[in-house]
Amino acid sequence: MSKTVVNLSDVASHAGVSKSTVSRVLNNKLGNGFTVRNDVKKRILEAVEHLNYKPNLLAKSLAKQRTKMISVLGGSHALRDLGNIYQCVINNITKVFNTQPGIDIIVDMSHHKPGVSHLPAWKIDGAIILAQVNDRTFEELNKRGVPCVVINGSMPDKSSCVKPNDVQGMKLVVEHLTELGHQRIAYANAPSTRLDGHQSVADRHSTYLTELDSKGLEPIDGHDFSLECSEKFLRKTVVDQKATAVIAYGHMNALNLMQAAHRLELAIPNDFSLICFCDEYATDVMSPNLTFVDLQSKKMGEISAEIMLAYLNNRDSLQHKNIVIDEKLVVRKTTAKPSKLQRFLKN
Amino acid sequence: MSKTVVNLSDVASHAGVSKSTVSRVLNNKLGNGFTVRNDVKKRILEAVEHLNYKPNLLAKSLAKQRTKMISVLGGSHALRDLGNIYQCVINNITKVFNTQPGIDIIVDMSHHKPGVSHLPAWKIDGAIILAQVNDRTFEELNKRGVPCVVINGSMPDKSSCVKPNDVQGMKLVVEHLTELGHQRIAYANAPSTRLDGHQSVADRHSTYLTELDSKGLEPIDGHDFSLECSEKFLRKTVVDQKATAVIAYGHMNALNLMQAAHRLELAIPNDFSLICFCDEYATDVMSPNLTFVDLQSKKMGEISAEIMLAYLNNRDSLQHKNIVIDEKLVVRKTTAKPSKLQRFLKN
DNA sequence: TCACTAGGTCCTGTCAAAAGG
DNA sequence: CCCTTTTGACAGGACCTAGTG
Repeated sequence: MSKTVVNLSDVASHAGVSKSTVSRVLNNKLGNGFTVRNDVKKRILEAVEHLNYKPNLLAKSLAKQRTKMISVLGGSHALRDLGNIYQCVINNITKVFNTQPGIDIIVDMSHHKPGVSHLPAWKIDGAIILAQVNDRTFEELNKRGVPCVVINGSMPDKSSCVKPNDVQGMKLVVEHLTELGHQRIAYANAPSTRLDGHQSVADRHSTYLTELDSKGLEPIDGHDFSLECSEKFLRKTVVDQKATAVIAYGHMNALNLMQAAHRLELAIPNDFSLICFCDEYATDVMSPNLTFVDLQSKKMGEISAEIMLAYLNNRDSLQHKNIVIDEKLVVRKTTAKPSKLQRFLKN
Repeated sequence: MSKTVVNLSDVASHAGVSKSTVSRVLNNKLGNGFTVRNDVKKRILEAVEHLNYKPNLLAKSLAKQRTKMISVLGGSHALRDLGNIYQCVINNITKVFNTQPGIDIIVDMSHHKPGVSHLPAWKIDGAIILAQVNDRTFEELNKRGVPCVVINGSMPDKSSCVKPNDVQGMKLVVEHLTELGHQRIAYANAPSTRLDGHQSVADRHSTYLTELDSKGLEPIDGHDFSLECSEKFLRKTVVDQKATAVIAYGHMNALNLMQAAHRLELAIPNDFSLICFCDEYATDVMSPNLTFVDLQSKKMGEISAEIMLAYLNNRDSLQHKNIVIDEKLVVRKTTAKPSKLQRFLKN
């Protein structure tokens, strides 16, 4: 096992200089008072190449008291659902950090138990939180003074927050449907397996109600239950209550509704229009015809990463930002004017 | 931020003993040749409590030459596809490691560039590879002597491997369909965006051919192209060539085929039977009626984690295991006997 | 043998100081 | 004594082997 790992002094002796010189060259500390002759520099770099030297990050962190490690917390619950937006968020976080050499980004996947801190045993220089972590973990982050960015969650006085504007998104949806002529609009709420108390759930639901109300429309019964059986839901809303449009909380709901519709021999958008909240990638892969509201997960990832970079670059001025990203309507083929049949049936 | 971090010698001087004594007491190294008087032990524990001492894990790992960090590599490509089996695999890996306190498991999400090692800069005690990593990274792992487990990929002489038995799985599929009476069986291959050269792609395809051949059946044209347009595929196989059953590479294919079928007004399983390879969770969430072959991703995750634990516990005997897990047929509602109409049309 | 401790080890970063011209 | 280039010693925190009274 423990074959000798190449370390700084190996490189130094191989290049015929001292450890400190190697260290200074590798860390680009030249310029402010320090200089190296070109041939020495070249010799050192060759030795590094030849021995395949990789600095030991443990020792480095121990010495510098900084790790340049960013931990993404909450992966185990945020990535549990199939094809949810966090996957796209993480991809774009890493994309940004990949332009910044030397910063490592790790995703924590531990199953969070209530009342136990789930920070890595390591010192981390920053944390990006997907939706939420338990109280104990968040408390510990603050005690350690780790700068945080919360994505799609809320902790404004202790961290920066980046989240989608679900209120505005739902307004877009209702606007779109009413412009098409829909008056009986149902809402398929999140299934109960969703994160409890997630703000998106509350925002979308309450805005559904207020927007309908502001247009003088009645909500369709069924909006305030979590969606468990899509077939039952469609029978209740579209068949019994003559809803002509259904708004789905997320794309998994939409997908299940589409399949249930086929079983019930309801055609989309002929018998009812369907629209949901999700990101572009998900619809492209799973159901390219779906009309949806883009939650801008790409942008959320990018912006969070940039805020974190700002934190890292000047650690003293930890000014928290609270960013709300407008959502975007993407019209495809599952929404249309209510058909004559529907309009006829309704009367 | 607090300048003074409490360290071992703070505790030592506060308790009036040496650092080593504190260390041994805290690490429970008593017993084999080492003892402490009870009152000293008590004083030390009180000092720890009083100063709120937390051992610095960086220093600890540096000294012990072990980090207790397991890295899951390949997350960026393996988790890219929606709802593929790796998500379930990772969940079950972490589930196993959570029973072992002190082990951290992190998922690498960096975007892999060819020819560049993508190992984290810090030392890791083990690596679990999802499907594959680039050659350079794997080479580096071996050079560093990091024990590896490859999931759903192949590297038998340099690591342990855990993979599903795709040959046996495809045999189950063909057996199931022929028993139902199908004779014209099409195969919807993986889309080109899939990992190139993935063994599952080759295994499923070649077994499709050999199994049909052994039963005296002809393959249906279209099996050897990657699936790009589901509608075109169904028109070619089911409509033109009168296939009565379609085997899909994965559940995303199956999902797209189902939607295309609805657009073409083909009913499942009346007009054709549909079956795919995937895991249970995916079908439950996305399409609960689908007949499928369970790739046992849960088992794959658990077994990989257990092999890794064995590696960690006795580091010297790194004996590589090669585990192939039998797949399981789960019959639901998308496969049935070919309908009379189909049988009539065929003649 | 008991009860404990000194000092080296892991590896890198930094700074005062020295060498060479 | 100055300037450029390089170095040695130590910090950082915990672990562990060898050793003391």
